Amino acid sequence: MASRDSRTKDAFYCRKEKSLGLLCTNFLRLYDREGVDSIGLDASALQLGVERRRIYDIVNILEGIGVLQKKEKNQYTWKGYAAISGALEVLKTYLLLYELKNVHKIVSNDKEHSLSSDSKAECPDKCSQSDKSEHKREKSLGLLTQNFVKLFLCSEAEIISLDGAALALLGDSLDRTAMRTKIRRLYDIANVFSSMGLIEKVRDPGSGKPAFRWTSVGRSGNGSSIALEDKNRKRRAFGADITNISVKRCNTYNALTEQHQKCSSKEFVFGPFSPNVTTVWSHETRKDGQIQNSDSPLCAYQPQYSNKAVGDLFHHYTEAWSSWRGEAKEKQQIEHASE
DNA sequence: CAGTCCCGCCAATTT
DNA sequence: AAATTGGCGGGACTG
Repeated sequence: MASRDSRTKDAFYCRKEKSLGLLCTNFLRLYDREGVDSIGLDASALQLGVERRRIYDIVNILEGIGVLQKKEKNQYTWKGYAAISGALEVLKTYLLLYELKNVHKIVSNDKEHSLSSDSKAECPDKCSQSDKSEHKREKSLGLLTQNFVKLFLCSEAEIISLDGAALALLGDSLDRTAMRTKIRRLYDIANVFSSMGLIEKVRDPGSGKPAFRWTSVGRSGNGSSIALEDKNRKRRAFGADITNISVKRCNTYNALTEQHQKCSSKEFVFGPFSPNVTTVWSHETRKDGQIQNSDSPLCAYQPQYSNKAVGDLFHHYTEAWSSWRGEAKEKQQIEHASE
């Protein structure tokens, strides 16, 4: 490329300007507008003046949140911020379903091990071909992104440190190297999430160490208007009421189906049945019952997953959820008082 | 020094 | 074989 130099670390080098977060902001700003539908990676890299590699980072993370969806080689479809709530619902749904699964295992006194753990020294030669692609998916930034979000969805701790997240997402691997790598990735994700205003860096009251908190962007009372730089761009519709969730299936989240989802860790354990469900954005959204547009904003083309059993199961959990919520609320208030 | 996290090598996948 | 994707982690940058 005869483009600008890139490694001449002149005196005018500013690391901040090269951050993934800023890149993400620019990326979003570039596409969050009327008429945008398709996104070409080449064009993006060119527009933003960055290496293609970086675009992959952005794109993979955003896809995990539903903002984008891969259409074909080199091409993504812009779904917008509005798709986030839908994606989160899906994630939440899976979380619920898998919690149950784990409950069974736990009840039946099963050792059961972590979620999405990697476990490299596993099956020496037992890895079937089909598991190969799955294995890769396991390490993907996209999946990590979703699991990271899940941590916020299910953990009682509203404050999560990357170390804690890495620990939780890593199973019991005490592998320093793996840990470091995982944390590097989490930083990437945290940066784009921060730039989108989804999370916010805070100080852990106790340890004083840095951590992140899922912001109550959107509804939820007085939203901390951290949102996007250009605030009232598009109106994000967080505040999906669980009662509205319809169990649907989407390829994007298929991988989750294959994994044991359980959020266990030393720091923020959350028993499958413990009332630790924090409700960041889910709550009686009756305030402005505009919430959902009749149908799913996500995977509209996907076939319905009409499984009665799942439906019932889900209904059951929906109630349990709201029940827990009450308790969780109390807890929160107590904590709130100490601020 | 402890957090951060940019950068790009190069392996895995797709075309 | 060529082009895409995208793990991964060395080590530079911050505060």
